[in-house]
Amino acid sequence: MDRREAILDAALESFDATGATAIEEIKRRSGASVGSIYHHFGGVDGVTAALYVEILRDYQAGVVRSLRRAPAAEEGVKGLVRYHLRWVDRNPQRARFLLQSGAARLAAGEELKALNRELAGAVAAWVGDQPAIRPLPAEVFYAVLFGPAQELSRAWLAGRARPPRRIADELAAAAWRAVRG
Amino acid sequence: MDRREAILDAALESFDATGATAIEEIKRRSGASVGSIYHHFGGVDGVTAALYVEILRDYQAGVVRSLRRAPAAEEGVKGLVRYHLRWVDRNPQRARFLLQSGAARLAAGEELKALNRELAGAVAAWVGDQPAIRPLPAEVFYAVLFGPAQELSRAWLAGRARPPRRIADELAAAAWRAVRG
Amino acid sequence: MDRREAILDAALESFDATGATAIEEIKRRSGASVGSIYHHFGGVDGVTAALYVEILRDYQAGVVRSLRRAPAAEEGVKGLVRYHLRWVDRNPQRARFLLQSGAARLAAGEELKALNRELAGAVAAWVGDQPAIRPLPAEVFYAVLFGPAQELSRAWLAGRARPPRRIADELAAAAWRAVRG
Amino acid sequence: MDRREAILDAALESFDATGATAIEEIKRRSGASVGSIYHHFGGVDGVTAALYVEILRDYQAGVVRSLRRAPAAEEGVKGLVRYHLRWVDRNPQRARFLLQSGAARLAAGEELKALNRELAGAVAAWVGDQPAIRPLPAEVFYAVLFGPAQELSRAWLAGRARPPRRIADELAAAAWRAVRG
DNA sequence: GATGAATGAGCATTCATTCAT
DNA sequence: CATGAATGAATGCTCATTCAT
Repeated sequence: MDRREAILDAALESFDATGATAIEEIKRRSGASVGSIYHHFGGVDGVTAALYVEILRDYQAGVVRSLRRAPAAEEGVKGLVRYHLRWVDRNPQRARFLLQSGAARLAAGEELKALNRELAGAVAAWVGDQPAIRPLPAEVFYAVLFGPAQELSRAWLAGRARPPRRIADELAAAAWRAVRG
Repeated sequence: MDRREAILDAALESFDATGATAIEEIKRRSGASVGSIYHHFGGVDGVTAALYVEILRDYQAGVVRSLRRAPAAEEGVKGLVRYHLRWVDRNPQRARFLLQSGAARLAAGEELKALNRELAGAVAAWVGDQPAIRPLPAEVFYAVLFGPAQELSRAWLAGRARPPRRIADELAAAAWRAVRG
Repeated sequence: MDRREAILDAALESFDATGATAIEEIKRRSGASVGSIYHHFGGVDGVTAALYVEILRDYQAGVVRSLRRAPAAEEGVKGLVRYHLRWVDRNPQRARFLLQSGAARLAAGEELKALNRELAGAVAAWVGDQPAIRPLPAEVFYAVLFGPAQELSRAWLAGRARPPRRIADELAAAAWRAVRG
Repeated sequence: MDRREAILDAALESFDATGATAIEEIKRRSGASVGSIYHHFGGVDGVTAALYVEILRDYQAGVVRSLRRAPAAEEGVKGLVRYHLRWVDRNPQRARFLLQSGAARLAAGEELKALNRELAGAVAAWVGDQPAIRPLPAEVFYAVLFGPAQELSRAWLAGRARPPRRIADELAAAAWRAVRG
């Protein structure tokens, strides 16, 4: 296995198991030496930043794919909610990292902004073509669309709710009610 | 000012300024000695737990007040969303602590569960009396009601969105659309 | 023995023995814990800065005493050179630290400047009263007076010359020849 | 530019900018790979030793030239002081390295001793031909001659004095007063 | 001659906690 | 109730060096 990849995997596992990404733990789990970690990532922050970006990129790619597949408004909106919940359901470790590692988000910095800008553009373009969707400020649209799913994802990941896939239909329907014209 | 209160204030300010609640920082900001902090709270976790509970209690009291004031479904739902956003808007430091301090939430433990159970009961009782509200699984109802406001609160607290009060009406209306029968 | 003093002594010994002041070494030699060192000095730089200031203060106090004892120009100038060499001869560890620890000098910062200003004032006042001394820019006066002794001190401390006390008379006489009117 | 030379330049710049010669820094500034640096110099100590010797050789060559040009005692002595100050003034980075890099001096080892022996011989031969110069122990002669200039050079290089060229005449005159018969 | 991945000892620093006064 | 000295485990980081390609 590639060293870089092994280090990122180790960081994710470490975060999932201990809630933190101590270098000692990454070292132990990846088999890499301290120096090697620094060689590739420049430090612990570099590791978490790279991991954050990698995961976010994977998640966002699915959002874009989901939009491409859905020409109609209702199906598009419901599809986005379902994709979100399915992704969380299938990638609980990754989702937990994305939602709970504030430090990694911070470390991701500029690259994170760029990714978000790109996604925002793609979504805005799609929404612009859907007259059936109520015109809402972008931030409100996002919040109404993903907010409930996000809250439930957090609750599930923290062990406080049923698996998100069980309620995907309910949430998809509610999201559609909230944003349709 | 009371010593206990001074220590809690110092912990909140410390968290807001540095993202952490190191005892040295609490000491510096409160003027209390290390020993004194231990005397009153038994340790750092004790401080953050007490702070978490105090803040949550304050927030939840407002939710209950909001429900008491609102006999009608639509006004009740919209009122809850508005109260949430107003509270965050007026208590950004407290809100940030509640949303971002995972360690404190953990430390709050049993007391936190009790508070949440109590609130859940109050809300459930109120919803049970409102036939105009669509029957939804409790967790879905919460998520749809508060999820969007919560996401926007997070975004604002992280400096990524407009003040929540500006969009309170939009979100209140969307929440009502999502949960009405 | 006082902890603070023990730590400073350990730092000096460590520097003398290894050319550095690693915290591990200070710990070992002083018997203090890491935390204790930080409690008292805030870090390794704090230790070296405090040590530098303490030593410099001791050296400078002797310079001032030497001036007070010498009303006449020739005796005063020669006395300064002799005092310098005697101090180095009797405090080789301290002298080495003063001359070789660039990091400590840096860390001493403002306090160092204040000390030097004070001494400069005392010397300037004394020189101002001595018409037998050739009027020279202050920096040139210092350099001519102490420079040779300093170079020989460095050489001796590095093991490259005879003990400075052996040549004190020669250097004192040369200094007087260089600065008399 | 030659690789070897590029590495030495990078080491000097690195020392001047950061006070140290970390291999990573040398790599960055020279464009050479770690392996290449090892190939040419055998290690970091090899780089600094080579740099030290190169610089010292350059400085000493000027001293010898200065002596060859000066048959008379007074002119010779004053010329040496002036050359020293001029060289420092024109080569501040090199001078700083020579005066402040204790590690490099150590690494230079035997080669350094040989160079110093050679220069000492040349100077001794010249002084032996000058009856106008007071007979002094060699170390005292050196100290009196170069000590003041050296102290001022250190002060200037550390930002604590005027450029040495401004006071060259004063120091040259003082040196002559101190060593003439 | 050149490259860069990998290593691991060494080092400074943070931090919660204990306890004698 | 209050103080602050003392502890030591945990953690991130720097750096010279080795070596396969």
